[in-house]
Amino acid sequence: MKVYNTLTRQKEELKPINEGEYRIYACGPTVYNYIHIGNARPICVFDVLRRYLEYKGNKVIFVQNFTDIDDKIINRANDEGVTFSEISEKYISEYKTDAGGLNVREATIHPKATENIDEIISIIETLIEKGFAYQAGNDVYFSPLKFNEYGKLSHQPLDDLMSGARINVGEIKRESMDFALWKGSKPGEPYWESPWGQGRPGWHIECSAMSRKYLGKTIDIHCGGQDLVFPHHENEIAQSECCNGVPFSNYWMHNGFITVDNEKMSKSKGNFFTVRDVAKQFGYEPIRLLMISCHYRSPINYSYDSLMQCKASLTRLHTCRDSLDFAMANATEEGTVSEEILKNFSLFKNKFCDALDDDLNTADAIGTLFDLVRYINKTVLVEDASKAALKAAMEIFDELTGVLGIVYNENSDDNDEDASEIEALISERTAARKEKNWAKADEIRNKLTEMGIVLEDTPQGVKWHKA
RNA sequence: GGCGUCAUAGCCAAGUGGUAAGGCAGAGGUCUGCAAAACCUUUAUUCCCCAGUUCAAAUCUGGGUGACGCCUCCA
Repeated sequence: MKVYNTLTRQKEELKPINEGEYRIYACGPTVYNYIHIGNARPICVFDVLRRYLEYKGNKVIFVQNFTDIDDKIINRANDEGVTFSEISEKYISEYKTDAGGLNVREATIHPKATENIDEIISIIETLIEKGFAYQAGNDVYFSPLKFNEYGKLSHQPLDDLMSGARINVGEIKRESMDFALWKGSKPGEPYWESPWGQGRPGWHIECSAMSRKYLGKTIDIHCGGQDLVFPHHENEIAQSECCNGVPFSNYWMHNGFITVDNEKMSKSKGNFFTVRDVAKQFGYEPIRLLMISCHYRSPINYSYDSLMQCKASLTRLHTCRDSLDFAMANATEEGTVSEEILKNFSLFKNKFCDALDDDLNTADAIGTLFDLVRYINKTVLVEDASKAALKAAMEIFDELTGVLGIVYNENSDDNDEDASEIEALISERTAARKEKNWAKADEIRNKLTEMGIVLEDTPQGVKWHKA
């Protein structure tokens, strides 16, 4: 598999440190609000990466942190008159609801910054000892000027970075581009004890600490949104490599943005939509498909139309899968799968993998998935609907959609009372149709339509599904 | 100013040297009591513009035009 590495700016063959095992760190959300559509992109994209690596037989240790202490969390807690941890715990829980809805598997480990203060302090101590960091008042700052590889990820000349840096009010650092590793606490703020007094960790240091603690000094892949390249990831590299003396991560993968009217969706611009709100309108599944419907490094413009198109595409996929189930329930012949069908399935599978092998080309892979659907619809479901062929079709369909994490049932809480009522109405309609009482049959169908039920008359009987 | 990305049908979107995937929407047809679904046919002589390289370019080079991102908290 080849992957575009931000560090080298080219596609490289992905080779893990230990054969058959990938250690991946993904920067997770700062939990002070519901996640928005833009936040959903890396979550979905790198979930596909993880699924694919596992599908290829690798072990994946996937670590995604929660930044659960931060100015924004403290501000929000103050606004609402609650503790910072009440805010962070609430939004971690809400995050998990949304991630689950998007069919994103839980990380192997979901560490929290506040649970790793010891590790953070230990790294800061080493950085001070080695002369890369210094204490100023109750703060500790890192000096990028001491690290001659600073800027290697963002490929920015140091001079340019310096000219853009600022010193905020209350900061007492030596150079404008120095960044905080530890912030002394102001009265009333949450704090932890440290060699430099009471305070809390800076933003960048937590990822260096948690990555090292759970994955080791050098990891395989570090991923996140493009806007994290600078300064966040650049700073992580500086901290970790200065502290540990070895490369921090071999590969860096960054996803592109979600835009609205062609402008980046961000909290500061206020042009964002929360996943929760969009899911209420369209469901979670179309959001996931939208996130992987084009290459992960390209921008995606969010719009009503694009979501509706994803929803329609998904209907085609679900219809195919439902038809397989329905055909299986009505199949009588055991049969065997023809060589021809097996050969074609194998071709689809190879094409699908080729696409993902090329820097996770999910758009191309989805194209192949639809080719498979057409083939199943016209060949397996029509020409050779033996149990063996249907089973083989289900397997490959589930295999490929499973890698992408699409075509899943969001609401498996269908209640049986509804179902039995629907079945009763359908039988009534079937009886009417036998008597060629079309008026009555259509009346019942309209009633079901109002209930959100779509009927399909097939030679094997009546299929129904929710609209 | 520095660094970088992108421009493919009505819409979304692959393809990066060999003659334009796939999805949505539209049109016609098959099937059906009618629908729905499915299937078949159809919808870009052409890939922002101009030059160049080549037997061959959407793909490479140069120059335009337009859009966007990072350089400051952000996925």
